[in-house]
Amino acid sequence: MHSTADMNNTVGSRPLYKQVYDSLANRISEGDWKPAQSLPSEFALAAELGVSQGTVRKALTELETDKVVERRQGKGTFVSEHTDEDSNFRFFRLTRRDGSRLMPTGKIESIHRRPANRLERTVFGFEESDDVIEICRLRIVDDLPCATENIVIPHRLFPDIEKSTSLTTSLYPLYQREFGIHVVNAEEQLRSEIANKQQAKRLKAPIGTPLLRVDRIAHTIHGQAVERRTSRLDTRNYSYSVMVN
Amino acid sequence: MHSTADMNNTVGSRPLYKQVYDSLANRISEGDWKPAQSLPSEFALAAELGVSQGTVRKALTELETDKVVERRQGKGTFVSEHTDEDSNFRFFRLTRRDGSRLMPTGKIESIHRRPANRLERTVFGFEESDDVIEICRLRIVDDLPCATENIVIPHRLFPDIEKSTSLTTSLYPLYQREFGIHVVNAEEQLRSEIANKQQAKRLKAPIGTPLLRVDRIAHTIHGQAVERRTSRLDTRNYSYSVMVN
DNA sequence: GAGTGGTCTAGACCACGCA
DNA sequence: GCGTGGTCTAGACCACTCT
Repeated sequence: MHSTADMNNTVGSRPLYKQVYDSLANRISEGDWKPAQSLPSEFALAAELGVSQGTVRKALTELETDKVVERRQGKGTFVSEHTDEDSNFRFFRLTRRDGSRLMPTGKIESIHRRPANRLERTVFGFEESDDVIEICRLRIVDDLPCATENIVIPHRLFPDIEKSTSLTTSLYPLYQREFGIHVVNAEEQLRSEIANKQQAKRLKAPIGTPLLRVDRIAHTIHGQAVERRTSRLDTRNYSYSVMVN
Repeated sequence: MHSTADMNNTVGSRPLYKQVYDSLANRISEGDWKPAQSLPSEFALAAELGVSQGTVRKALTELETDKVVERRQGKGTFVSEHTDEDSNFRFFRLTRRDGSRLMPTGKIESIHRRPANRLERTVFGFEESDDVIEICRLRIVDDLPCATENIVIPHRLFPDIEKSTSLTTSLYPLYQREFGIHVVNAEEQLRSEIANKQQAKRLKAPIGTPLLRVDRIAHTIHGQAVERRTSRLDTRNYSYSVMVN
């Protein structure tokens, strides 16, 4: 992977610790180390890559801030595992008025394969025509629907996902576990919308109920878009929480 | 501020670099260095505080990630200045459909002083009864209203703010410049709402228009709440952008 | 006690901005 | 050419975890 030939001083080369970052990020997304497994120690990686331990440390620290790994003093460095709970915490942001988190279940309404439309080809960077999977779900809390979700993913990255039995909870743990896709961030566009007849029926809410519409594009560590999702949230009893930094 | 007496090895003491962080953060919020002014160099600070340059560096790096300072190679370390443009970029998140940023103007509808209600006393941590300033504004783009804002701030922290002449643009530059209040982050609760008669009139939109309601609490570096703001955004033509990490 | 990550130090050299 | 921050190294010691 890394040879001592491309050391520092090379004009225009990225800093060493970023090269280490890239190398480790690649090996993680290629499955060299699986979720929840530990990486070699800082010294072992340093020796293997021919750099100092401090340089490896800096790369690992950045991987930790990007939530790709978790470090535990005295134990080691572990590939972040997307559990149902923390994935829900990070990416499903509906909260009760008192700030407590919801833990919704899901109900699949439909799932089918179809050709990507133009927007999806752009988002996913398809060179030519290719298929996507579209999943329609309902998110449910206390037996009441709180959100509809339309999820679109490239078929090529998620073969046979329709046969999976765990499509009712957070999908990102499934993406990571079964398909080696690590979602690390997402950009969202929010707007306020009025429930039409179909949305109202799905959410068991009156037509005309104000809904919070969230258009999300989810990315891997490499910046690759791997999911396009439109959610419509019933915020009459819940709020969507955001921290601005 | 920092004495060499409380060096490392003290049981339960915070790491040195965090003490340095606190010390520098305090001196900045006390106005020892003003916005856009430069701090002493890493070596100068290290000598002054009796720690190594690497320790100062680590503290400065964290202050930079928290957007309290900005570092420029070859020039120095500067106290972040909240300009109208970047404050707008960070805290006013309405964008056009193509992702481009709005640069709204503001119109003051009312401004008055009154006693804090119970919620405000809790948010601002008032021990006893105290006054707040409430500002009602309209944000305008291309001569069209796009948002209403109700802004509540503690009177004690912002004396005579009603006499300021720059209440029509981003307020955080004003807070920083005139009152030494550095807003560094905010938590927001979003929900979808229907425009009532009053909101509709202010926004020149039909009654029943879906609005994105944003309840924000803004904090300083010390975690102190210094502003409570409710905005209602007309998202028929614009979206509210969020990055999820 | 052995092994891991966390803190702190000291020093070398590079890249950048400016006079 | 000097002063700044940025990178990289080497080594010491601390705090935590497990056996």
